[in-house]
Amino acid sequence: MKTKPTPSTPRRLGELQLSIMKILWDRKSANVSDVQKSLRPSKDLAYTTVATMLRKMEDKGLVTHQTQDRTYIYQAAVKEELVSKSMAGEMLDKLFEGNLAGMVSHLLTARDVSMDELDALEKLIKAKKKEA
Amino acid sequence: MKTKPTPSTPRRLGELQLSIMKILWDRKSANVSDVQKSLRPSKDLAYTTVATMLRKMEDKGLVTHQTQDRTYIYQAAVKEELVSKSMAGEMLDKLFEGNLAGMVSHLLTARDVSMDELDALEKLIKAKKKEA
DNA sequence: TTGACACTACTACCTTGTTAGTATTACTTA
DNA sequence: TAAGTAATACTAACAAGGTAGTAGTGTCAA
Repeated sequence: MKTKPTPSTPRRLGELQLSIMKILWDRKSANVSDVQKSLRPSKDLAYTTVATMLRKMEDKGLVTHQTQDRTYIYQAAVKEELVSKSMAGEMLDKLFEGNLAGMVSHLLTARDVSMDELDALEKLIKAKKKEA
Repeated sequence: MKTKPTPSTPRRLGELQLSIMKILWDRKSANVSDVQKSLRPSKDLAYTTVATMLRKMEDKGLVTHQTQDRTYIYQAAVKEELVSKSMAGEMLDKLFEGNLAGMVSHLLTARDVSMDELDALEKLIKAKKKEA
């Protein structure tokens, strides 16, 4: 018996699963071929691999499908915000004990950040402060 | 034959592995009992579970050990900065296409952030801008 | 010296993510 | 109508993380 899909908590997705979700978030809906093509050239996966992954993801409630001309049309079943938030938040908690500034500090020293991005960040902070 | 430990890229650590690394980063060195005790009460794992995990982590080059009185004394073999940076950076890339501001924006709306933290963040940004 | 204890070694098992082959079904076209 | 094609279903296998039991070995105290 298949346990009903759990739409609630998107536990950690694997790399491929995340890639697939991104594709579905982008294009609203896609069949297996679409997903497979979008996945290239980073990954050159067999058609059946993609199909299997999608079926497994449907079991977990990450995606749903409708049938059209006996082709499965898949769509994301969880919102991008939800996944991003929960994954990023989990990382923040687990890696930096919830210390956002600590995490940003790490990232600022670890990589090049454009002045534009710094500006954007600054604006964000200011807006948040005002709102508080 | 056991493939030589790869000290280089700390691929994604699991939850338990990260917890253990944190303990080792904190206390420089620890035997299995120390780690097991530090893990509680969040996790109440069997002694052998912790020992097994440590051995697996040594195989991967995450930790090393010395023998003292026939007890293994474990130490972290990768620096915290390295792991934090690579994990956080990977998340940033995979989840937000490297858009730091986007990620921070998500996190700011997703959770409560104290004024202190906002101040700290602001200072960080300012410092980074100056430095550029 | 013998028994309790502490510690490591080995092994096994489960879950989840990935990867993909084979089988089946159904539609299309020559 | 028969062959080819496209799509899904089923099954299998591997890696890694996690969990833990059992066996072996050495130490120390009574």
